[in-house]
Amino acid sequence: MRVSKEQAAENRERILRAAAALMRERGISGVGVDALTEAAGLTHGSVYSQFGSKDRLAAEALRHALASNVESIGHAQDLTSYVSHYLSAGHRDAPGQGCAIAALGGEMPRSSEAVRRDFTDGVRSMVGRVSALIRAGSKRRRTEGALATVATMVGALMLARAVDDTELADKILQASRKSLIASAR
Amino acid sequence: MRVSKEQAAENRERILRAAAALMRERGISGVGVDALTEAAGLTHGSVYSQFGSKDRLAAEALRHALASNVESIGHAQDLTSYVSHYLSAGHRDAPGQGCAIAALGGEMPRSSEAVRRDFTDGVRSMVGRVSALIRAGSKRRRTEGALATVATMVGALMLARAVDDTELADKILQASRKSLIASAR
DNA sequence: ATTATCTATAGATCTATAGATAATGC
DNA sequence: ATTATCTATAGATCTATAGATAATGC
Repeated sequence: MRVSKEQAAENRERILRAAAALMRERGISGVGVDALTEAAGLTHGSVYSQFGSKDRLAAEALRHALASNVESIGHAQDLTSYVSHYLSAGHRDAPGQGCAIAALGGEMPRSSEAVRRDFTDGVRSMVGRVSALIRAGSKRRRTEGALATVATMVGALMLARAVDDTELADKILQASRKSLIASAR
Repeated sequence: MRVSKEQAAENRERILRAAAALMRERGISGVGVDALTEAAGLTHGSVYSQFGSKDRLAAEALRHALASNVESIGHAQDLTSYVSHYLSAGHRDAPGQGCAIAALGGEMPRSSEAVRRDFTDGVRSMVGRVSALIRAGSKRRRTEGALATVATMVGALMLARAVDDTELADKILQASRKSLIASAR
């Protein structure tokens, strides 16, 4: 059953959206092509006609997810409000729509070259955006500050999701917010 | 072929050691029972007679790995030397012998209750140990500082391993070390 | 004629179990 | 007699491919 060009393009978008969400929720290797296409209302064959392989879909879905993450920093007025949003219970509880770096970082050492390259680009973008929100110091100092800030943000979010105790998770987020906001002034 | 009690106990230890290393390297779901037992010189059947299931082995291997991590903080003289060791290229390049929290944190949201409980205990231990290395402030403030410090350490190590560019990885480690050591005084 | 999708299936791989084996340890 | 280990295998699941189908778009 062939479909129109428009329909095919829309199907492609749906697979991408489903993959971007499900891969952040369950990990790239934790979700099968079957589950991805079922979520998009198609059968698994369509991944191979649209993307060629699961890995090519994964790379594109990761770029997709990273782009919307980076865009969300663009909306932030200052570092404090960005950090508060990133280290919130809402972000912790919505991994499928959240930061792909925190959601998929642990899997990168075992991912394909293409996927890792896209991930690394995403890290650089995030560091660049955060350093732009830092006011004081030379460019070099701001980049250094941004690298450490990103490490704290990603680590805190990952730990808050990993731990099985909501109270502890909240404390991790709160303490990290406090530390980053204090060092921002 | 039955073996002696001592031999069986030694085989059990070997499986545990192999699992603690391989699971940190490839993730719990990324390594099969076959690979674990082959590394220990046995066949996969022995996991089921010794541990009952892959998940019970995973939980025990995680406790094993976490205990040696926490022990390594015990050896640290002060926070600066501990952080320097944790955020080193050597630690980054030896995930199989390193911190289980950074290696397996990303997988926890999809892990069994038993595994997550052990992981959470490990996080609490690490935070407790780090707070003991913080000199200044009330107990509450030291715990808060330790929570943020652990987030930065775990995040930086995870990112340094995730990224496909060694130079960037080095910068992440260095900037995070610098930030933590500066705030320690 | 082209092509997006579906169906069926190949070939791996993974966890777990059942039964056989053979040596231990009472 | 007990039991740690091995062998064989069941039953899932996963990625990928081949061929059929049927509608598009030239």
